[in-house]
Amino acid sequence: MAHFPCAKEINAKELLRDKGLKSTPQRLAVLHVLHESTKYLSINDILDKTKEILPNTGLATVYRTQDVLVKLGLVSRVHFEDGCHTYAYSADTHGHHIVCTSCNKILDFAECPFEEYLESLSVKTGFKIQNHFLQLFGECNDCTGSAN
Amino acid sequence: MAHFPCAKEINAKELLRDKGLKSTPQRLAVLHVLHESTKYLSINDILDKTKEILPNTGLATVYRTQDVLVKLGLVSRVHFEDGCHTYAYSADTHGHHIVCTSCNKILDFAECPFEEYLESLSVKTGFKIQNHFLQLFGECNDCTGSAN
DNA sequence: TTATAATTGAGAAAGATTATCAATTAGGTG
DNA sequence: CACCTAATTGATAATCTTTCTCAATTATAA
Repeated sequence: MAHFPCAKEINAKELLRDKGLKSTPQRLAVLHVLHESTKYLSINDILDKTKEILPNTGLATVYRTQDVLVKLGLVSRVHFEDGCHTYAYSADTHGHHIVCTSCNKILDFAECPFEEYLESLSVKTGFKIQNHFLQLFGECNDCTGSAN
Repeated sequence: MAHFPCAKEINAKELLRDKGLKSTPQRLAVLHVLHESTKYLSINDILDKTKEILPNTGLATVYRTQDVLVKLGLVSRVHFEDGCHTYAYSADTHGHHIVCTSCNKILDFAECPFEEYLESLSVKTGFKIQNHFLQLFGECNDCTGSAN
């Protein structure tokens, strides 16, 4: 059974147990990969990096693990306009991501500037808003400075 | 060549020509279907409804047409957490959607409450924000009233 | 009306995701 | 510590979803 020193992975063990799920090396390894990466990783990237820790990990397990981690609120899904999507670590339960369109870096920001609008928007639209998905695209500091 | 009386489709003809693209019955029919529908439609739903107007329409054409309409700013992509995505008519170039989680109704709202945050967020994060994707999920008036 | 390049339909191909199932394993119990 | 049981895994098949290919068609401009 692999061990990960990071507090996040230790915390994940508890979250898993609380939900009656098993704390497996594969789950911890995938989380570790996402947590460690500052860049957007495709599913295959995640698989490859997980295999560096656990060589026998299968693709299906990576997919299945995403679902589990999303349910635990540790990870959230990232969509791209071209239809691709992947997953990224979220520090906060309600985390949004900014993706750098140049280097794929992902910044996770916990603050949701949208919260305060929900009430007025509910009134205007007649919708009882339950959930929202927000994702930002831009160019990060490093890329703005150098390439351009 | 099919004719659509709606101003939106007539407008689309001009937009297409401006970009040097052809105004085909298929493109107008797909736009018509999206424009007419108040609900979220899957790609196959769009194909089926388009076939009611133009029976020989192919699936590939529906996909290709979405790209064209997105480029024209007439349609925007809708993502769902389960990975499905589809397209919905946007009245405004910068339109966001609220999806009813109960009846799939889509409300398109042109106003973007997020605009004014972009500046301060740029400063905080160091990202030069280029684009953003926002989508809301909730329960519409009709569904809140009846089912619950 | 004709010429030309863009577009289309059909089906193949490629990619992404999920399902299946036997083998393995985490975690609890005695 | 050894055993039990249900959950999990890996491998691969199956199932989508989306894109590609190419010959036939068609919108537009001359």
